[in-house]
Amino acid sequence: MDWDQRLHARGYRVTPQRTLVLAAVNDLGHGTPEEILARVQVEAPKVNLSTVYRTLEVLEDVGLVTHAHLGHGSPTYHSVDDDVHIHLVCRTCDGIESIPVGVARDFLDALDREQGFSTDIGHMAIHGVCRTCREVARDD
Amino acid sequence: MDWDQRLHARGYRVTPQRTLVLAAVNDLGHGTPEEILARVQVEAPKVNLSTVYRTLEVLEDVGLVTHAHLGHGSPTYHSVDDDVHIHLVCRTCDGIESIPVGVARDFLDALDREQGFSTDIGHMAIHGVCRTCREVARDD
DNA sequence: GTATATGCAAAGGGTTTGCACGGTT
DNA sequence: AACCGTGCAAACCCTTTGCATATAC
Repeated sequence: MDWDQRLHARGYRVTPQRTLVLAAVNDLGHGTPEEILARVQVEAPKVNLSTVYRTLEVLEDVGLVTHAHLGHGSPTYHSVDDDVHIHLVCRTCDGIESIPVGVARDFLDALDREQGFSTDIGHMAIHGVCRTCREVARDD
Repeated sequence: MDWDQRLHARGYRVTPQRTLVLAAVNDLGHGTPEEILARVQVEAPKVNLSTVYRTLEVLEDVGLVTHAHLGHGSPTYHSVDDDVHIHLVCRTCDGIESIPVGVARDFLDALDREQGFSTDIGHMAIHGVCRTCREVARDD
């Protein structure tokens, strides 16, 4: 089913703003509401931030985008076309690495088996210290 | 080393507010800045929210408390006396389960081995759907 | 034509900051 | 006595909301 049909199917209207926001997320791969707005405003300068928020909510509702919390700030919206990935955020340098979900497979299976919990591993970042910063710390 | 010595050792002063905030975190086990303030104000009604924020920052700096992000709202501060635990947050009912880190051991080892990443698994909650909500969903 | 979507501006929640006063060292 | 910590109020960032207008259906 095509993206505009997805909106229709749920009773939402297809508007230029929704088209542009979805295109922005797909182009960027991922971005915060502010970043998405900036992208949208290249073509349509009058679009408002509140429209971006409302639109992302709608697009998420119909399954065209998802969001993740990478740090203490704004969430990051992702195209659903991208593979789900785990975000590793370094406490020291604030760097972000994206890795495939494979490493977590056994862990997710265990949560399912032992807790009955179905995990959305892409939704929240995993915090810690990255290789580079650990090495720097060790050298001190 | 005792808690007041930890503060001194880092050049911080020991004040009634810091004493009360630390006691509140230890009493509550965990709590948001607002909840901690409420607890502190039972004994000292004039203490201000900004003092709680500044104090939690200091206490975290000297390693007397830690914080975790459980949802989209305020962070939760924890006593470091508590064992580190993983927070499972249900997307559907917003319920929170705390489980021991054991289940994640292999996963954390793999991140260390393969990515050089040292994970603080307690810092960010893991999102998904809990057993109860999955069963409800299945019955629909 | 009618209900939904939008832009704008204002309000809201949570957090941080500037400043003068007060308290710890 | 010197400096750090505090209370208070204002500022701040991000997000949501109310309302009148515009637009997709």
